[in-house]
Amino acid sequence: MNKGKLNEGARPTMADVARELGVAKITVSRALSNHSTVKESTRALIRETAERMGYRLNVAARNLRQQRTRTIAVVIEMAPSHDRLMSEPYPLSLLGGIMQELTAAGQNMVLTTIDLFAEHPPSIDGVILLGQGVHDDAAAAIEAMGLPYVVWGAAHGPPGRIVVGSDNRDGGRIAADYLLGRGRRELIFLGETQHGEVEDRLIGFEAGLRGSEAVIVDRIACAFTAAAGREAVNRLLDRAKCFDGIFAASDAIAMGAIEALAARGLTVPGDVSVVGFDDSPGASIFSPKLTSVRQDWAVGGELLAKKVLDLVARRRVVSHAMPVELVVRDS
Amino acid sequence: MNKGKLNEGARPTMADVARELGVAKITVSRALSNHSTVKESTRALIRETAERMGYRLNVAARNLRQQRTRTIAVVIEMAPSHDRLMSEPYPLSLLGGIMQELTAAGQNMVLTTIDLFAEHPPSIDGVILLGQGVHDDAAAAIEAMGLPYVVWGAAHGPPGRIVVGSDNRDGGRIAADYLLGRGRRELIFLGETQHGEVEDRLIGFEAGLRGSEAVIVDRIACAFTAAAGREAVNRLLDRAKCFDGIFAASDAIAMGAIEALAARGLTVPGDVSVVGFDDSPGASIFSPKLTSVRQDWAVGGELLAKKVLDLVARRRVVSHAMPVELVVRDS
DNA sequence: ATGAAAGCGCTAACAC
DNA sequence: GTGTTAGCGCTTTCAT
Repeated sequence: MNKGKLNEGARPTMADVARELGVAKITVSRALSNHSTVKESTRALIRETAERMGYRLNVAARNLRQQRTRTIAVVIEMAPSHDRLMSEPYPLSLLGGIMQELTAAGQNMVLTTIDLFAEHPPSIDGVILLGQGVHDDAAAAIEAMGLPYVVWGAAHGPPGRIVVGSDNRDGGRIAADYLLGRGRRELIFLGETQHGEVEDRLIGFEAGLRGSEAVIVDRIACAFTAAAGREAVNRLLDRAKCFDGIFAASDAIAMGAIEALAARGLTVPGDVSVVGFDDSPGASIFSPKLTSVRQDWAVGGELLAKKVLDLVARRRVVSHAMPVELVVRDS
Repeated sequence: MNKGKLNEGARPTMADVARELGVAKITVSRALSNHSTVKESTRALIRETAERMGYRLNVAARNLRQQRTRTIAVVIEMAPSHDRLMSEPYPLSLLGGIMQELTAAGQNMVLTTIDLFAEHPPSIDGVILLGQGVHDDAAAAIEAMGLPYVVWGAAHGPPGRIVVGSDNRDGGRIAADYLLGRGRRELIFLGETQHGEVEDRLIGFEAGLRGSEAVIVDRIACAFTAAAGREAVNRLLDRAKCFDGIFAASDAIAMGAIEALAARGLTVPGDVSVVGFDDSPGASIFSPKLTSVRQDWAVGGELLAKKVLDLVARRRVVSHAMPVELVVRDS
C-alpha cells in the first residue's frame, strides 16, 4: 500500500482515495458501488473520504472496463434546422416516450443526427433510428455499424429488422371511411409516398375506398409542412380540379390546405372535408378544429426504448405496429 | 510483431488489424485518424484492411485515453411526462439551437433529466442546464459536480455562474407598454414567480407601469399550461374581480385564460387585452391570434452551446441576456 | 516514417 | 472482508 506517486491538482482517482485511507482501490470501488461484501464501517469511511476529497467516478474508464456504456443513441434521420426541427414528422412526444423508458432503465440517451453520428460516433450500446430515410439509406447506414438497433417507421425493410410504428394502413382506411361517411366522392391525397409510412397511409386509403363510388382524383407529393399543403391546394385549384375531400399525411399539411381553400372562398367542412394525421397539438387549436388520425407517439417511444434494450441484453425481440384512432372534430 | 493471442468472435481491435498487417497498432491508430506522418500507401492499406475486418473504433477507450469525451450533457430540470414534456417552458427550438451548434463543433449531446443525471452520470465534458429549478437547487446540484456548465434562465445565481437567457425584464416592460397603449388600466399577471425568469417578467411589468394610472389588480401563480390559465381566470371571475388586461408568463397560459374568458361571455380584445410570452407555434394559429413577447430560442441555444464549449476549452466566458420583441397580433 | 513501452482509471477474477 | 494482478483499447511519449 501507499505506493505510487501523488496526484496534486488533478481530479482525484480511486487510487488517491485508497492511498489516503491505506486500503486497496478495489475496496474503494466496491464501497462506492454498494457491493455487499464491504464492511459497513469501511464503506462509510470510504464514502466520507471520497466526498471530502471531491472524488468523482471516471465514467469513461468504467465504460471501457465493463464494455458497456448504459447509453443509447437516438438518431434523427434529418439534419436539424431552425424552422424544421424534428417537430415534423417526429414530434417531441416520441422523444418523451423514449426518454421515459430509458430513464426508468437507468440508461442515458445521446441525441444526434445521422450525419454527426457517422462522423463522430458516440460511445453507445445501441441505436434508435427515427425514420428510415428515403430508400432506406439511413437504416442501411446504421445497420452497417453492427450495433443493436431499432427503427421507427414502416416495416418495408429487410426481414429481421426490428421496426416499431403505427398501423399506417389502418390509418388510411379509417380516413377513407370517414370521408365516405360524409358523402365525399372526389378525393385528394397529399403526402410524399417516398416516405414508407406515407406510402402505407395511401395504400390503406385506397383499400378503404375500394368497392365504393369514391375515387382519388389526384395525389400530390408534398413535405410535412403547412406551406407544402398550401401550395399543393393552390396548384389543384389553379388547374380547376374538382374535389370534395382531402386526406393529408400530416396535420400541418392539412392546415395549409385549409388555409389555401379559405383564401379561395371554399369552406371546410362545407365544401370540402379534410382529414389530417398525427393529432398534433395544433389540431385542436386550429379553426376549424381538425379531424385527424391519432398516433400514440409516447407509447411508440416507450416500445422503441424497450426493444432496443432487449436487443442489447440479447433477448428475443419482434416488430410491432400500433393501433391508430380517428379523432373526429370539425373538418 | 505478431505477438499476443488472437481474438476470434469478438469485435476486432486495433491490435487485430495491426497483427493482420504486421505493423504496430500505433500505426493503425495514426492511419485511421489521418495523422500526416503515415505514408499514403500504408494508410490506404490499413484503411482497407480495417474496413474488410469490420473494425470499429472503441470510443470509450479513446475517451479514457484522451481524457475527454467530445460530449456535452443537456440537463432538463424537470422530469419528462406524457402530457408535460419539456415543450413548456423550454421548447424544441432551444434544443434545436444547441444541437445545431454542437453538431457544427463535432460534439455529441446527451439529453437527460436532473434526476437521471445525478443517479447515472454520463461520460461528458460539460453541462448545459435548462432551467435553474425553484430556489436554484438544480443549478447547485450541477455546480457540485465540478464540471464546466452554463445555465438557461435568469441571472439570479451566484456571481461567476454563466447564464444565457432572454431579457425578461424588458419583456415585461414592453408587455406593459402594449397594454397601456390600448388604454388598459386594471391588469392581471399570471405566472409562477418562484421561477426566476417569470419573476423578472413581473419586475419588468411593474416597472413599465410605474408612473401610469394602471395598476396590477391581482397576480396568480400558475404553471406553464393552458389548464392553469383557465383555472386562474375562472377563479378571478368567481371572485368578481374587475380587469381589462392580462399579461401571461407563457402563451399556453394566455390561451387558457382566453378560453375561460370566452366561456363567460367576455371577448378578447373587446373586453380584455391579453399578452402572452414566447411566441410559440400555437400563438399564430389560435383564435384570436395571440399578441406575444418573442424569445429567440434558437439563438439562445446556440449561445449556450458556444459558451459551454468555450468553458471546456478554458476560454473566458461571460453571461448574456438576449433582446426580446413584441409580436402584435389580435389579442 | 514507424515502433516499443507506458498508462489513462476502472473492475473482473482469483487469491487469502 | 480485503488485496493482488491483470487488462479493457486506445494514444502519448520517446526512441529509432
